[in-house]
Amino acid sequence: MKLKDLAALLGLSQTTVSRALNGYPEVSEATRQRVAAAAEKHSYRPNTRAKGLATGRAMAIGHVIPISAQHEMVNPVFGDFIAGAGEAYAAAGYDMLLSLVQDSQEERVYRDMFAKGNVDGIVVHAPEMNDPRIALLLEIGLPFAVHGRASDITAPYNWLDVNNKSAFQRATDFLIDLGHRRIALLNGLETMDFAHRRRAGYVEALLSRDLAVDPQLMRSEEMTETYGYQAVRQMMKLAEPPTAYLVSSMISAIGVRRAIHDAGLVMGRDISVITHDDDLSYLRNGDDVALFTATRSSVRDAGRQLAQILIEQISDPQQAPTTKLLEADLTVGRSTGANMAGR
Amino acid sequence: MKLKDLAALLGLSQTTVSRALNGYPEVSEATRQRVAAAAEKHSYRPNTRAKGLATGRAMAIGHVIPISAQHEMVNPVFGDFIAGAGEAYAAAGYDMLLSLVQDSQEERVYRDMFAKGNVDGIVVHAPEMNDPRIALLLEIGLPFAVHGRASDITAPYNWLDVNNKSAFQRATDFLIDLGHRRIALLNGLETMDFAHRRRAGYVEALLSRDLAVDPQLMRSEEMTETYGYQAVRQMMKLAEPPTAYLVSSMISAIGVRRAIHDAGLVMGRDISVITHDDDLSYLRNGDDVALFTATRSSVRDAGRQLAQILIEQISDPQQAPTTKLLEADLTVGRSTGANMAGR
DNA sequence: CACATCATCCAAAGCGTTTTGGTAACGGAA
DNA sequence: TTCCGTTACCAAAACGCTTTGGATGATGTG
Repeated sequence: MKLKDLAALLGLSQTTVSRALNGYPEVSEATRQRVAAAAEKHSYRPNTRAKGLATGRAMAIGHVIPISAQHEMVNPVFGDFIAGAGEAYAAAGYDMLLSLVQDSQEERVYRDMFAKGNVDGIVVHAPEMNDPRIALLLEIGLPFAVHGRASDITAPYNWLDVNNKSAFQRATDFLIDLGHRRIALLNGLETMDFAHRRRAGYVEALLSRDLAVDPQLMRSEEMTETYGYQAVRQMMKLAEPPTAYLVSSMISAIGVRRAIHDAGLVMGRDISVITHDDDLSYLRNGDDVALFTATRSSVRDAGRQLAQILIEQISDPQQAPTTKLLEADLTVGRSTGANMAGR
Repeated sequence: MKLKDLAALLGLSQTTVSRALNGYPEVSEATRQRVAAAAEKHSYRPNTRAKGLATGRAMAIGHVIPISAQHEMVNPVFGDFIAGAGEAYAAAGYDMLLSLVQDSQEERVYRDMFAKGNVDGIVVHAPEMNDPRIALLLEIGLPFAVHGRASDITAPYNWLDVNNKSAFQRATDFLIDLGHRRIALLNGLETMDFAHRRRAGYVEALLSRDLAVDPQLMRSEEMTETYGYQAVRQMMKLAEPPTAYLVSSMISAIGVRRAIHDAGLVMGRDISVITHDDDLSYLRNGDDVALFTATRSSVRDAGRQLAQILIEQISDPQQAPTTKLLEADLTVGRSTGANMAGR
């Protein structure tokens, strides 16, 4: 069923039917009703490609997910983020176009998306410190919004980020208050902007309490379960092993917990752990009592909000960029305790 | 840069330029080169919507991801599956369109996708026993491929599945051989087809060895970490608690491990655990030695293969449906051991 | 009563491609 | 020479929608 058929059926012109369906005023209320009823009855849906061609809008938003070349890892956070964004798109009538792309190909993909015109905007995932994608998108003039920020880029653009620095600063402070002096940081890849900020928060907390920053206690890798496990195993062998760990993701924290158990120690008593918790749907942080002490921020909610920001930018391109900084909750669970050795 | 501009630039007609770029024979090799060079130089990319309108093909494939209404859970497997499928699409020039949808809205979404014509085919995720979506898609005639199967549907359609039944049967056999008699099954939601098959394999193994099937030892829920934890806590309180657990996902198995530890027991010595392992990129099953004994099948690879199947179906609609049954590996790790109590 | 205004509708152009149905030039065969 | 097949190109239609620029008749106004 196409517009022409529907119009013929109703004895009206395509113009009038189109206008009736799109809410233009030049149509009598009576015919509008009649058209709506017929459209409903024959379940008419305008062809996306034709509509897009005529209007110049794709009604779709692109997500380019970078796949790390070495580990081929898909960020576990991605599913929940997409779920949040998807809600916003569904409500606004947008489709979501996904591209998973090797880092090397990214520029080409962005340029192609623009040239082929199959998206009205783009969500940038996992920005690095001085991410070339942002300059690129600003240059080609395709609306976009970033999940996170790129520290080194001063030009304004839409972003939504968790205050990673303050979150990790508070977490570190919390551990210091508990008497910990040897605190390890199991960070994500510090080429990523968020990881860089987290480290900054950690370092600043240590320095402001006159504690040494020991490179032996700092790791930066992709946040897998085995990463957490291995890092703890190795750090335990140090002359002065850490009494507390600050971990960048629940997945790695699970590996940390495993290593602690394997060593015959008890998490929260012998060794303290704080993790960042993205509030993933399949990995809730305990039920009644939080399992881990954690800095928590819902990535799903972030997806919802960022999509909203981008949609608004697209519908009003003159609008100045929106930025939003979310504060993470610091919830105290059973994985932290006073440092007895330090007493 | 549009076709018209490029043609004008070259002093050729749109027809010739279009043909040159699309590899039609009615163009001299010399001009083909010239056109290709100019297109490259000005980085011309045909507009997707216009091309789609002219050809009638969307060059896009839809993935409809159901969001479970109660828990709002996003299956953690989803990211890696999509990554695999994305590779196949990128290679074949297809885009991937994603819709996350509440179960109730599913039918509408499928019908709309067809009517709006913005996909050439659909990948069906997480099929249930007698999934209405399959009948629906067969009815409307939109090419599709299913990740999994729907037991109750006899009509032929494209699918790719892991042999869940044999995998769980072998795993159960393995535990019985180790001397276990009280084996618990922590299954996924048994409205899902895969979970149903896993249970069938488990039951069949028990019966063929003359062991009782105890409903107290069987659970069926969404596969979260806390589900695994809670289930074990509760089953441990039984008069005759299980000595082994068969778990449907790594995530839940992690919860199982936590419960075992919390009880002061050692996994692999006091209690055995076998889990299904989808080989997720951020959750590898140990490194040198497998952490869990597991039935393993790469969901990423499944994504890649299923996408390929769908692409072939689309390019040759006459073709009979393809079906592919993958056997899972049974890798022995450190989470299983002989049942001492039984000796 | 003549004229402007308004409400309601329509024919046709346009969006950027592909594809249909040609034409012109050339070489070779009869 | 004439005719035919082939090669290399082109103008215009088509895809299904929106939007421009009227047209028509009814209504109000001076």
